[in-house]
Amino acid sequence: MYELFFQNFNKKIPLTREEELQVKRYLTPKKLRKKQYLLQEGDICKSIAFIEKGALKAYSIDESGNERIIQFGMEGWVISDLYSFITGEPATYNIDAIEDAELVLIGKQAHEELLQQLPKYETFTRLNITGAYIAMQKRLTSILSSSLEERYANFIALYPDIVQRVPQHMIASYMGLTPETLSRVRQKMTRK
Amino acid sequence: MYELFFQNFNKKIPLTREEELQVKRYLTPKKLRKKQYLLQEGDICKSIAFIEKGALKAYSIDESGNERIIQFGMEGWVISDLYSFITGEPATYNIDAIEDAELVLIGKQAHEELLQQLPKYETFTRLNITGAYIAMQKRLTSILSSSLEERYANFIALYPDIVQRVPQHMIASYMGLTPETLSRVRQKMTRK
DNA sequence: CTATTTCATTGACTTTTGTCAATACTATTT
DNA sequence: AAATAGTATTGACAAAAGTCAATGAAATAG
Repeated sequence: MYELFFQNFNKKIPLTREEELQVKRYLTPKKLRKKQYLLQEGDICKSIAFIEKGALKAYSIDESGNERIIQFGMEGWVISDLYSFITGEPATYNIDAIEDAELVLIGKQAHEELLQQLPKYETFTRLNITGAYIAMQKRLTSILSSSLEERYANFIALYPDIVQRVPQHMIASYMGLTPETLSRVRQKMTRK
Repeated sequence: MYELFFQNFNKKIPLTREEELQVKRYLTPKKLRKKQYLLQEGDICKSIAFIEKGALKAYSIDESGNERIIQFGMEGWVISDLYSFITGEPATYNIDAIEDAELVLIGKQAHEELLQQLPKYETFTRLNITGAYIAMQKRLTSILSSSLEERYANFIALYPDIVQRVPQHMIASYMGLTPETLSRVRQKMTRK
């Protein structure tokens, strides 16, 4: 249990056996079935979820009732409504499972105590958020300056596993497109 | 000198006088005139810049040669090509001054030593990047799910100072629009 | 195994946004 | 003061993306 979590942690910052046990005391496992919610808009986000297995999505609902996927989460990724988690304000995103999933939860209090007690945990957190920031900035840059073909090709190159495991209309939503438009982009690309 | 920098730092994490002096030794002041580069695409980004005064923009150039503004930086903000700074790879962004600016630079080595030496600096860094992440996520959500009118109204509400100080075509670029389209969005809004 | 929901594609049409060109106004430079 | 560069707006038209509807295929549930 928590194999992938500690594998990731140790890859960034090696922990002693004792430190692992110390961290482990703050973790809670959670399983989700496909389509189950981890978080619903309006609720307070009380934990950060590390994904051991499965796939999730974080999304908001626009005025026409369409899902707008803000983030996918696959094995080894972290998913959360960080805004709600940090501020204690109601969540603006929904998070649910695209596939049956196994999660490792870190509650808010656990998170704060770990930050206090274990400098390596703060470093781990800092590195994670920095990586997430850089990735999101690349995504934003690509939205602002690339053609749809380039963006989709880029998505495939970056996340081949997501392309395999997730329906295309969700990728369209992640890209800010309708499913029809993504279908046409693909058609155009395969004709080349 | 460095007033705003330490004001911000202390607001997040109070420093003792000694700690302030310790941090100060790692800082370098820098002035930029309007239109001067802080960083050019292809160079290695060797420092993070805290803005004491003035306005800057970080942008990439798309295939048609247009600026795509990925970030504005005003007083109290931090600006950098974090990807290049962290990895040591060539920068993908240009950063230049929209107005004459006064900066506080933290070089890469200074950054790393401070992280080692002063836990409060790591916490400061973590809080900064977390805030930047949340802000960028909101921007992305707004791009994915809101109309242009809503996005522009939101921008005005969030950054009234930028609207005052920066030409509209730059705001258009930041929003991923042509200047003409933003002009028409504004026209539509004022007619209401 | 069958029925049903989900998914991807395609076509016809509409709406949105971009492109190009012209104009006018402002700020800056010489 | 005149010349220049930068800025915002508007119009006519083109291109891109969305909408709606129909179809068929694949996945899932009963």
